[in-house]
Amino acid sequence: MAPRKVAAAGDQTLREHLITTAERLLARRGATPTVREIAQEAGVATGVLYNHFADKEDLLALALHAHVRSVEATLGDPPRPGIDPVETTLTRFVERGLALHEAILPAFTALLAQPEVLVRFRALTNPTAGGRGLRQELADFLAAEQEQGRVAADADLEAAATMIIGACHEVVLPHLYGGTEVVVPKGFAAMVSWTVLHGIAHR
Amino acid sequence: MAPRKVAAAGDQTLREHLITTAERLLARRGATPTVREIAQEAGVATGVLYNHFADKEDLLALALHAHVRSVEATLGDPPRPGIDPVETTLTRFVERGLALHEAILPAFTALLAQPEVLVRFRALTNPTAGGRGLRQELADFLAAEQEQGRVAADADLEAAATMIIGACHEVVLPHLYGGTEVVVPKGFAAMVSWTVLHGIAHR
DNA sequence: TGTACATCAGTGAACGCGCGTTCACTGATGTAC
DNA sequence: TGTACATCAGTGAACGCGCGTTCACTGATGTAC
Repeated sequence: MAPRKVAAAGDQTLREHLITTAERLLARRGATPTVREIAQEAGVATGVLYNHFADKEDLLALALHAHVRSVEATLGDPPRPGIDPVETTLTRFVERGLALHEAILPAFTALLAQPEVLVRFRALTNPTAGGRGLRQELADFLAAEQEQGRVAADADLEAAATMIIGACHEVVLPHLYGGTEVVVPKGFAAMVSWTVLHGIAHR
Repeated sequence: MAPRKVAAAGDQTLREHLITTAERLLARRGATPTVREIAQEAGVATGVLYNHFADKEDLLALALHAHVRSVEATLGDPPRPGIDPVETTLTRFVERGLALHEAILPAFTALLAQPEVLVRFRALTNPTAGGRGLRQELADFLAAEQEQGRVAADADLEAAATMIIGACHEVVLPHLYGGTEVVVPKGFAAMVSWTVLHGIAHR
């Protein structure tokens, strides 16, 4: 009943402070931070991590979850269906997807080496789109547009959503494999949007 | 000038035998094999690796390269443009892409933890499509069809190729993150092909 | 108000483990005579 | 043909390092009197 003053700054608990610190280190490109790195960056002794988390995996899974949520929060609300032309809104969805993946993939990539972290991460709720995930959020949007007759009734929305989110991945992934800077081709979002709406077959 | 009889079976040199062994271990899901595991599986002492390769990274980069090439070899030649209907051929391209990514992504994923391996891997020639890479192979195919007037003249083939390869990634990736079996939705290749050709806009 | 004590979050040196790598040694093979 | 020797690919115990984790200890804080 007499806790020593915690090292955490502001009104965060030490537990929150540790998650935030791990999240920040995770977001920096490169490998998974070590417990010593996290503790040093947080300004505490390494042992303190084990007073607040079961083990390293526990802390990193929570840090990854917090990371995805905070990246999504910077994107603002998703565009709503039925207002702007489908192509305009769809372009915005692609831009959101690109931004999200560009921001979170480095952390995922670093953690792929630690399958146990991903197992624990999956046990938490999906941090994006209110638990639905980005792909479903997009599929739901397309379904709403379809109901308003602005998307073809016989279109396969699952395939379309997969292609769009996949294109976002595709732009980001090779740069992670190769270790180079992510460069999104100019006008990429608009071209994806146009292509998925109108197709490429000879007309 | 009097080499001891090598442990390698058949007509492979010991060097080739080691690469093949590392490739096999890499293809199994899970983490990167250790030098001890590779040596044991190859039936030699651990030290022998350093008689044939600069270090572990060197061996693994070569193993990854060999892995991609041998997976691609099992796919057979890519379909040729101008023969079957575009949709049929495109479907086959998607099936090829899915099969390739499903087979090679586990190895890439395991190695993402070792950036140095990927740096050395990139220094080798691109193992797919005669050095072009799958995405370019597909873009080249679309360009050939476009020249024959079977793909719209104003279509953005780069965007289309990115979306198609991206869709293949998208189907495979989440299962790797989650550690579950890869399940390709029934008719997925055909639906992607149809969607990219005709679009989803209200007609 | 002042003093002695109990609590327990935080501390960090030390432990155990697995890894990549090294290098003195082994022994099968080719060569010299 | 037979014997002594030289070569060097292969061997594997040992080394050094970095890591996650532990736990006896510290000392600031609240409580009892």
